[in-house]
Amino acid sequence: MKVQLRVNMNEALFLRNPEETDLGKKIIKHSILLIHKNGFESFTFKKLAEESGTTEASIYRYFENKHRLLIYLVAWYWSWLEYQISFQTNNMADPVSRLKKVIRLLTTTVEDDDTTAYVNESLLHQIVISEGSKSFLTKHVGEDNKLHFFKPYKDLCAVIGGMILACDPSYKYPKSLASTIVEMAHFQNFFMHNLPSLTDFGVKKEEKEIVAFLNDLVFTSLNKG
Amino acid sequence: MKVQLRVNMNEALFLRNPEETDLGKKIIKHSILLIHKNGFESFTFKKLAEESGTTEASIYRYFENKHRLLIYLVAWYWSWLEYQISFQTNNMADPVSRLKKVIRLLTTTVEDDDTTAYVNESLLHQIVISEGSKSFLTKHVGEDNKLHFFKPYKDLCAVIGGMILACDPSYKYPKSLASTIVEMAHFQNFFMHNLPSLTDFGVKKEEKEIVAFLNDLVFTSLNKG
DNA sequence: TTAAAATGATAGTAAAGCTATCATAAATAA
DNA sequence: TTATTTATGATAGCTTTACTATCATTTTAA
Repeated sequence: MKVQLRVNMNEALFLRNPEETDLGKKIIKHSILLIHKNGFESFTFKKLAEESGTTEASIYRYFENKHRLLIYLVAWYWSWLEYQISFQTNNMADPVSRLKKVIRLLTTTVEDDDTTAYVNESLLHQIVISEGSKSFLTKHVGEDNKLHFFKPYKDLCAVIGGMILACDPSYKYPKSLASTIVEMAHFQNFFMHNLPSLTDFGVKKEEKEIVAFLNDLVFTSLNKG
Repeated sequence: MKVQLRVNMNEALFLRNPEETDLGKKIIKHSILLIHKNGFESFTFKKLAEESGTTEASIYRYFENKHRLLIYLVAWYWSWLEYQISFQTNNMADPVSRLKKVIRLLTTTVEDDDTTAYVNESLLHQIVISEGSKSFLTKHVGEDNKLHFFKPYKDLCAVIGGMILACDPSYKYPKSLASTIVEMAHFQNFFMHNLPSLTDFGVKKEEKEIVAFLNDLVFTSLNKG
């Protein structure tokens, strides 16, 4: 059985839906390759046009600017990950195992998902680690938020917050703990690889150490170690 | 008694030391005002020159580019904060009270410090919250790290890591917990004001709620609630 | 008081970040 | 099938950003 997974994106994020045309899919595909390779700062629509075999003008027909494209990619990732989480924790009865599974899914390297042909989830995961925060750390975060650009991220955190309460209904900070888990899953990864003295994982540099740290952090808070 | 505080900065961060000239101090002062007002993305040396009453060329004599200036400001802030912490926790015998004090200093609004004439610490604190991560979330983080640009941040985290161990010598993740505290002190603040559904502080929006969350997070982990 | 250093004034260049126009190709509706 | 809308390509151009260079002038230090 071959299924094709399609992520429903906020229409305000694009001018023309990139999922509906060959060119649009090429733009998404090569934007991931290019941002992963050179970073978001040196990423331009001109370079993307060359890589995608099209013109700058054509890219502007899909996305207003490169920041919107970044938000699109990050939002796509969070939507996809929420789906992965719901799929992989489906029917898990024990809330503690379920939350542990989520921490593992958030923290460990993502394999490329063949059900989404033009998105390399593994590279996108690394982009979200290094560039994801830039999608909201702007002066226009308020307006972007009004347009619901961060809904996938907020939905995911809400789901995790619910799982936290399922483990400990009396816990007072489920939302903040959820956003802490998500942010730290990524920041500790970035630090481990780039500023290792900020972590306790500098020697082995293994993701499962981050998982152990987050498990310890979360489940001592929830009194369910 | 009037003391003047001077932060010793890494010489590789600038071409000419801004602390040694009137123009240099003006550049620092107005860069803080301008980045605070319009954000780092729309901040340019041309605008900064106009605000500082000088020319673009003169600014380039102090800083190679605007990213270096951002790193300078952020590094200055962490150095200054580490000094504040050492000053304000000096002679505190109890490691738990000391760590709690540090969490409060990290999290709550900073008052402008008159011993540093041309730096508005309160505005700089807000810049570090919204723009600080951009100083290291780049493709050249490795080279910048080799030049020790992030030493003040790492030193501060190391100090906090030591305080964590003083509370609980058997705790396994002092460095990661330290960087988690520092990052979350800022991210939860940013979320509270801009994406409040990611926190549990959206109603009252008070910094002391973040302090309470971090205290809970840290001291349940350290078994010293 | 003279030389060195810092700043100002001005110019210029390459690239980034767009917008506009028109021709052509492909899809679709009449 | 033909007409027509729609998508893309090709090209041009404009403003701003991010620098670099030069030379005159002012300030400072020996």
